[in-house]
Parts: sequence; structure tokens; C-alpha cells
Amino acid sequence: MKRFSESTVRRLSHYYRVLEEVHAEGQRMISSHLLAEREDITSAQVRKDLSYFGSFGRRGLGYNVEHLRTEIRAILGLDRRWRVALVGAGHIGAALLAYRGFRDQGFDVVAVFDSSAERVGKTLDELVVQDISKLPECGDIEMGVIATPVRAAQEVADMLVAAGVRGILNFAPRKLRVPEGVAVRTVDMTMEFESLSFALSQTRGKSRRRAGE
Amino acid sequence: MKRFSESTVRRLSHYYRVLEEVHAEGQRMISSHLLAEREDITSAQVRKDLSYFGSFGRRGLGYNVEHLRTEIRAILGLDRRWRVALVGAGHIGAALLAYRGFRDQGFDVVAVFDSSAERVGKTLDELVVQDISKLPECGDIEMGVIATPVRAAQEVADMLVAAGVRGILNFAPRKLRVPEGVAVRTVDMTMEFESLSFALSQTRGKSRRRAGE
DNA sequence: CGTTCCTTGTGAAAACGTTCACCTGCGGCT
DNA sequence: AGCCGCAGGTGAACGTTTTCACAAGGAACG
Ligand SMILES: NC(=O)c1ccc[n+]([C@@H]2O[C@H](COP(=O)([O-])OP(=O)(O)OC[C@H]3O[C@@H](n4cnc5c(N)ncnc54)[C@H](O)[C@@H]3O)[C@@H](O)[C@H]2O)c1
Ligand SMILES: NC(=O)c1ccc[n+]([C@@H]2O[C@H](COP(=O)([O-])OP(=O)(O)OC[C@H]3O[C@@H](n4cnc5c(N)ncnc54)[C@H](O)[C@@H]3O)[C@@H](O)[C@H]2O)c1
Repeated sequence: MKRFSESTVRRLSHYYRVLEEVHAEGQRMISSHLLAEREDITSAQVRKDLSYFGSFGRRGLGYNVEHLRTEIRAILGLDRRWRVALVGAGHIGAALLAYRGFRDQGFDVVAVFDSSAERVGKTLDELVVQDISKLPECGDIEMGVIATPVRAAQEVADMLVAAGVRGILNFAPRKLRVPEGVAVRTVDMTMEFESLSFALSQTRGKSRRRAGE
Repeated sequence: MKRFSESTVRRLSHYYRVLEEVHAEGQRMISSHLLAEREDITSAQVRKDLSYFGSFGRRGLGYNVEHLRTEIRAILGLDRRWRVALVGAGHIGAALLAYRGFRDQGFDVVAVFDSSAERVGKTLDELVVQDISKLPECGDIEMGVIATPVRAAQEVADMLVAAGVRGILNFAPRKLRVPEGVAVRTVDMTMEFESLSFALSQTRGKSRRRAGE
């Protein structure tokens, strides 16, 4: 089966977001140029990305907003709902639970687990926090979110995999070892800070260029 | 001035983290192979990455852990402290404030801003939440974190830039327009979910090679 | 001192991703 | 209808990143 680059998939998400906006504004058609403009992408890149998956546009006209939106939904797997388990009901976990954006895109957090006696049993955003030992029994879950301290992350990942999860969103700053067929995306905020720190260190002392937009 | 790829910088962060671990374990030397092993990188990649910045190893021996650690600290700009302003004292903002990891790496959140009357004046993690209108007056800040709703993100970015910030960590799912010389890193969790959703949709049924990243 | 076993640093090659350039198809206009 | 301008699709060119392969440096040891 063909593989698609991670960057292409990321950009599909961008396009999808732009399409949602444009759709809300009532636009019927959109050109690759306009689709590119809102984010920082060239029109050729847009066309190339979309061409990997099919021919969705019409020459001379551009893309039908509603149609392309539907197509990208299907490509990204957003034409269904996903059952997500959250492990670690701490600061990050609570913030994620409170966020409505995930549900809006089809990601339903249906179970929350923690190991701390203080948290287990409490209700958080309409979900009762369960003990982590109950994870294996929690039915049909497709994705897991790891929001535990780094030392527990690998163990939790193993449990999630054992429970049948094939996609993990990991907030612990650590590479997780998972079997083939399980996808992991790690969000590492410290690394983002370090990347900024590097960028700022590099430009230090450089002549201040005018703010050319 | 020479430019370095974003991926190289990311990996430097990885190496740095491994070095911290290995240092704590008391190891004196480490080979590129061992340095690579803990994350999912080849030893050639490690050597290539490091070679962009200098010759830090010794043939036949590997790298001195303490020395390489110091060098990478300097390269990433972690041999100093950074003053960070946080804008948006909501769910994500509160979670970030509570996190000690940033301070440990030299990132000090020294001011918190919000626009809501409910939040302004409250104390959060030893910092008094200030009204956003006070942002321009808040001394010497190098980085900003945007944890506001998406509709406020661009405006806040403009204010941060006006206040002299040259690095922005953005949690709002939106591309920010900033002048040249200002670095932005956007953490978009919905996009990560969508990336997982895509990966799972692709591998549906058939088991294929796609281990964790 | 020579041999052996490591491991780095780095050109060169390969793989990968992005941009270019152009052909084709479509609607509108005269 | 015929022409024009617009815009998608796509092979080829280009640039960047990763991998390969190996020469050279270094330590240990008899
Ligand atoms: N809070 C942040 O802003 C932030 C920033 C960057 C990275 N992170 C990372 O995110 C993760 C979570 O951070 P946080 O601030 O929410 O931490 P936290 O301490 O607030 O929450 C962690 C939760 O995980 C629970 N837990 C511990 N072991 C567990 C186990 N084995 N099974 C189930 N639950 C378990 C704890 O009881 C706690 O409720 C950490 O790995 C941290 O490094 C957090
Ligand atoms: N919470 C999550 O898990 C999560 C996940 C993904 C993305 N995000 C994004 O992160 C951002 C923050 O999310 P949140 O859940 O923390 O939201 P939140 O509503 O809890 O907090 C937002 C805060 O920003 C403040 N604010 C609004 N306008 C402001 C302005 N102009 N200046 C200063 N402060 C202002 C509000 O008063 C509020 O306190 C949003 O853009 C959201 O899309 C959050």
C-alpha cells in the first residue's frame, strides 16, 4: 500500500480547517491559490497534496468547497467517531477533557484513568475517573492519550496497546516503544521551547531587519 | 549565517535528553550508536547532526557525556534563562503554569495575562494574573505563550511582538502572522489527533509497518 | 612497534519533499 | 463557434535530508 508523507497529512488538516472557515463564510468554490494563501503554502503544493488522493477540482473553476471538505474528511478518517481513553487526570489531562474541540472533530473521550487514590472516583467533565487497573476491561477503544508523568508513560502505553488501542497521543517527553501497527504522536512542549531557544540564540546580534510582512 | 534544519534541532533536544539520563546514570562516555539507540535514530544521523556544529567526539572512544551535554546546552541556548510571558490563564495556561519542567530547562514564566475580569487579579502558581492591557508595560520578555481562544490569538501575537518578544509558542489552532525575526512554534493537538485518525484509517484491516514515531 | 578493534567525521549517493512549467479542460465573452 | 483567461493535474527539475561507506584517529596489548 502506498505511503503518504507526514507533511502531506498535516497540510490536509490545514486545508480542512480552511475549508471549514470558507464553508461557514458561504463560499461555494475555492482555488488552490486561495486555499494555500491562508496558511503558508504554495498553490502547487496544495494541488500536489490533493493529487495523491484523487482529482477533486475542476480546471478553470477550482475546488467545490463542500465536496473537497467531504473528501478530506474521508481521507483523514473524520467521517466517523473515534473512542478515546485518557490516562492521567492531572493538569494536562484535565485541560484536554475540558476542551470541546476534540469532540467537534469526532474524538470522544469515553473513559478516564488515573492511579492516584485522590483522583479515582472523582467526576471530571461528566466522566468518573477510574482506577488504571480497570483499563484492560474498558471495552472498545481505538485511541489513547497519555498524560501521566514520564516514568509511567511506557507502562501505560503497553496497557493501552494490550487493550487494543492502535493510536496514541503522548504528552510525556519520552519515546514510546510500541508494536508495529500502533501509531504514536508525541507532543513535547519542552522541545518546542528548546526549538525557540535555539532560533533566538541563532539570530542574536544579527542586524534587526525591518518587519517585512 | 548558516541555517540548520528543524529536524536537526529537534534531534539535538533528543540527544540532550538522553545525555541528561546517561549523565545521571554516571556514564562518562557514550557512542553515537548508544546515543541513537534510545530514540529512533541511526548513529550516522547522530554524527551528521553533531558535525554541523563541531567535532565533539573522539575516534575510537565516542563522546564525553559531560562535555557533549555542555556543548548542546550552548547550541540550544539553554546555558541561560529565558523570560516568558503567558497569555491566557485558562485550562491550558493553568496546566503550563503548574508544570515545573519548563523552569528546570531555563524557561521562567514571569508574567501571566488574561482579559477576563474573573481571572485578572487571581493568583496562579505564585503569579498574579494581570490584565492584558498591561502587557505592553511588562519589562523585558523574550518569549510568549499564547493560550487564548483562537479568535484572540493573532491580536495577542501582535501585542507580544510589539512588546519585544521574538519567540512565540502558540496553542491556538491557527497560523500566526509575525514579522521576520520572530519565531513561532504552534502546538496543534487537534492536528495530532487527525494525524492518528489518518494513520488508523490507512491501516484498517491489514497490518502494516508503521511503528511509533 | 605493529596489529587489532573501536568509533568518529564526512564526502558521495540515495531517498524524499517541494517547486516549476506546461498541458489540458472549463466557463465566459464577442 | 472561436478565442481568451483561469486553474487543476502532473512529470521533471530542483533542493534538502538521510543513509551509506570508508578513511583516519585512538587505545590496548603483546
Ligand atoms: N502540565 C504541562 O504543562 C506539561 C507540559 C509539558 C509536558 N507535560 C507532560 O505531561 C505529563 C503530565 O503532566 P501533568 O502536568 O498533567 O502532570 P500531573 O502530575 O498533573 O498529572 C499526572 C497524573 O497522572 C497520574 N498517574 C501517575 N501515574 C499513573 C499511572 N501509572 N497510571 C495512571 N495515571 C497515573 C497522576 O496521579 C496524576 O493525576 C507529564 O509527562 C509531563 O512531563 C506536561
Ligand atoms: N484545553 C485543551 O486541551 C486544548 C486543546 C487543543 C487546543 N487548545 C487551544 O488552546 C487555546 C486555549 O484553550 P483553553 O482550553 O485553555 O481555553 P480556555 O477558554 O480555558 O482559556 C482561554 C483563556 O484566554 C483568555 N482570553 C480570551 N481572550 C483573551 C485575550 N484577548 N487576551 C488575553 N486572554 C484572553 C480567557 O479569559 C481564558 O481565560 C485555545 O485556542 C484552544 O483552541 C486547547
